[in-house]
Amino acid sequence: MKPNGHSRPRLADVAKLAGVSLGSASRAMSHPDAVKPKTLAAVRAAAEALQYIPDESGRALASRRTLSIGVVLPTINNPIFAAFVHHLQKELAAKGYTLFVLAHEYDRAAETMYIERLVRRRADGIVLIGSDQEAEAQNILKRAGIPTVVTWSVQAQPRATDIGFSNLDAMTMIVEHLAKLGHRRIAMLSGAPDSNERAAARIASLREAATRHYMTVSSVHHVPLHIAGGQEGFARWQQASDGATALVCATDTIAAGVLHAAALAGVAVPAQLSVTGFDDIDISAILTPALTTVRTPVVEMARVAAASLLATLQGEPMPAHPSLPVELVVRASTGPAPV
Amino acid sequence: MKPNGHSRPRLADVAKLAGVSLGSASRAMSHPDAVKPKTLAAVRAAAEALQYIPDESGRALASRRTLSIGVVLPTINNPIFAAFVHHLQKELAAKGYTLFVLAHEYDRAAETMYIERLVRRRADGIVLIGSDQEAEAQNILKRAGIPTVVTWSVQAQPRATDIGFSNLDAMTMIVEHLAKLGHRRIAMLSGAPDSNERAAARIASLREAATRHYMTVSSVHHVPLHIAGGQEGFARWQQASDGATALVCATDTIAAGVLHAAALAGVAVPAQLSVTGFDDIDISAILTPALTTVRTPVVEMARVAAASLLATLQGEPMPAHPSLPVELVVRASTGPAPV
DNA sequence: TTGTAAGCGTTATCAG
DNA sequence: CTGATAACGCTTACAA
Repeated sequence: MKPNGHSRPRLADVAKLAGVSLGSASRAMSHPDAVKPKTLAAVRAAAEALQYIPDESGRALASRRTLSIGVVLPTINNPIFAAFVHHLQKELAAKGYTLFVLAHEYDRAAETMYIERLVRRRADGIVLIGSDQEAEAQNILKRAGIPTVVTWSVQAQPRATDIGFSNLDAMTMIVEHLAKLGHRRIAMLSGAPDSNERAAARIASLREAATRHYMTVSSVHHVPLHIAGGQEGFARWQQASDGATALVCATDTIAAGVLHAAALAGVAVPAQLSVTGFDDIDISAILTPALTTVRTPVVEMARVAAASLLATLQGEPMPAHPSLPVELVVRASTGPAPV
Repeated sequence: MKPNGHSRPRLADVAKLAGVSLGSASRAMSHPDAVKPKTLAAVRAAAEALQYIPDESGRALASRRTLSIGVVLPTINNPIFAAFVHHLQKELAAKGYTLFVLAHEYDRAAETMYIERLVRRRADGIVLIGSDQEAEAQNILKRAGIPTVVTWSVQAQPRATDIGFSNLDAMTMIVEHLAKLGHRRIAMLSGAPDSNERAAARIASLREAATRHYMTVSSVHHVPLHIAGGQEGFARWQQASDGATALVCATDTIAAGVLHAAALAGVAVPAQLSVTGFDDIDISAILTPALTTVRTPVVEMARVAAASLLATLQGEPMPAHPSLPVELVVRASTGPAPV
């Protein structure tokens, strides 16, 4: 039936049926305005007749563009990253790119492996979360020369092209808010700083902001970044009995767990304890009590990352990215410090 | 510097340095035990020396395998699908496959376009959510002959290879639970059934289960499948004043919104109104009150989908998939019907 | 504007 | 087990 065996029709088949050369058929498909209208019509008709679907592997090899972009992130099982992927995919898909999603679950070696995988796949662009990849990953990336953009940048001196926001600004907002409410001793629940740049930055930022406002950070507990981690963290903090009147959480997921654990333990929030989050994910507004948190610019980071990557693929240099704004969202989980 | 201009080293360069033919180099890389140890060592050393990273586009074209699998889903901005992608990615990545994620946001035309995109990219396998794709999509898939697996299947007579669970079983559990608590009139909040097979199945299932238990479904409201949709739905239901004593929600995200809206409206749950969800996402256990829901087998669907797809790629026929079990999770959002 | 032909980087076939 | 050589399906100079 098909001009060749029974595999799906190739461009050569289309060309033959249209009565033009392979080259013209290719041009008709990819550069419609580089051929005569008549040729274009013939090729299109033939393609339609054969229900031709181009094979991107051939195209990718010949043109050296895969039309795919990869994102390597910690985990998609955290609403903030899911939201990021959501928006990233949306932006990229609109421009014809397909998104590879690779989650390393906070395993550095896996992250390196995934980055290498994207290089092998010849992804046109790569989106990274943070800049604390292994040296080997950095080398691979440099040698491959694939346009790469770092998001959630936390560096004090980030490369101008990195995309991020100021964790210090965010923590300062939280600290000032708590200070106004009369809190003097605060404790923190965060992710493990050694395997997570962002956790480290948030701890350091809280410390710095607290110092500036003459507040004491009575204890810092490292917990997994999910609801259960928050529950666990609350228990650990309680045992510490460090006299803190507010619990600053490095992510909303942790805070959500804390709120639940506090309720179970009979600790009234915010009457006896104020709790703050970080990210402002969807559920934060409907927790009980609603969570005071700082909104992180996820949507903007996704948009900017996509836009800059695409611009780079058009030959433009990677633009510099100013730090994106964060915003304090005051809700019901914070209140005056108990006396 | 590099044997060829300055693009990255190719396998030919490795072969030359190792003093073997291109063919042997290829075999050494892909079928290590098909070459003499000495050859293998020479090639590996050369590859190492050149920091050779294979190019998958070439491999894909020649071997007709891309080592990539695509998942086309409604949206990743719903925790249940995010969890699905999470597990799917995990399973596939472990076997060397990379996952393309395409979200159509409940747009059928977009879904078809994405499916075609995966065919063009020559994905080795495709994972679909539901079986209500456009006819064109089905054709494309059939002609392409790419192993495809349907998850979240809701058909009464599903293809044996489809993966899913019984919405009727789930709704029956909910109805029986509510019946025992004395409820007789229940209302439902669900997604729009015309653009969403699962929403339709859940509505029909609730109706059937209710009928069997001599219960009345007093009203059904269609809302977007997220928290805000639930809030909106609660308001609409209140206006209907249909006398229902329980609100059955088609997803936990909707139920979460309802719980919040009810609290704001001063409606006590479960004293004045019982609320049920569907899925058992992470947050459901920590909502106030904790949500009674039915646990949907997301992890299992992801595992089975991955396993079956991979098996098929090994040449085995796609296995039949028995319906996966659901489980009622009783928490605090349901209680005796008010008198 | 078109056809011809040479790649793109790998695998696969087939003698040796 | 190895080496030559022909694909794989498409793009892209280059000439006409």
